[in-house]
Amino acid sequence: MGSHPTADELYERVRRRLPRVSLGTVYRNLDVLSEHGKIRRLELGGTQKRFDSRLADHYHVRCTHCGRVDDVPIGLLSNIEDDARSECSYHITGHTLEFLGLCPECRREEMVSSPRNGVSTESE
Amino acid sequence: MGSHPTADELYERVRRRLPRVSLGTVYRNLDVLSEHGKIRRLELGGTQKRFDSRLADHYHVRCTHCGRVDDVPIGLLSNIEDDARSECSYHITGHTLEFLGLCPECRREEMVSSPRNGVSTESE
DNA sequence: TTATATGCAAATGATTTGCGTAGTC
DNA sequence: GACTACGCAAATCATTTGCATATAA
Repeated sequence: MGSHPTADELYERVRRRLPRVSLGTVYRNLDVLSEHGKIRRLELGGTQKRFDSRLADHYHVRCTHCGRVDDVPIGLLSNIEDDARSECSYHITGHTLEFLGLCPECRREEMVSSPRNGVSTESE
Repeated sequence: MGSHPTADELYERVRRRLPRVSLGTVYRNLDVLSEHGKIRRLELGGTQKRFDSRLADHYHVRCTHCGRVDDVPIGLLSNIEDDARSECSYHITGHTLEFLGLCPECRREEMVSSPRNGVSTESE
């Protein structure tokens, strides 16, 4: 889960301290926190939303097999929004760059189950 | 909807010709088509998946207000996956660049409802 | 007549919401 | 007592699936 937990990963964590919290409360508080800019709700692909306590813009990589998300510490594409502005009629306010691939663990599984075979059994 | 329809936009379209199709069939066929590489299932943010008949890699912009998606015809970041590889331990297979903003229509609404006010009432 | 595709409805998974109540000022 | 946050359960939304039947090879 790195440090990009989903709502129910957080629910499980919080539960260990407060066994009576409800999932609804977790969602509600994540909402409040992200509306107040204390955390970020990540706009990535995948089925579950993930949350990030790191507020500064940065990029992510997502494992197409298990859904894990990690940071990718490369420099920001600082001018790319201007490039986009000149090519489309939207009022552009931001961008998201997401890399896709296999995390170290899933990569290992792939190699065990089908050595010398580059094709992945995509699941997501 | 541009040309990046969601499953149920397609369902509505298909329905006009085949009034008895079911939404399940639409989903099933979108699945088959994307597994066979005839269409692409876009890995963007937002709650509903969108589909694209354009197979070549390209980038998108998504309206944070109404969800509309359009192409952004800027050049591909051809080396950026290498940059990412040197900064993380994933086996990287691709990337997605998504711009966020307001589409022309929603932008107009914003200006009408709150002129001279840059803050948007995000809804998504 | 065998395989495949479909309709339909129920199931699933993620997230949201209504409502009544416990805790706080 | 009024407010707020919460637990709980039901509701909603997007998507998937099981199953019985229609369709095609």
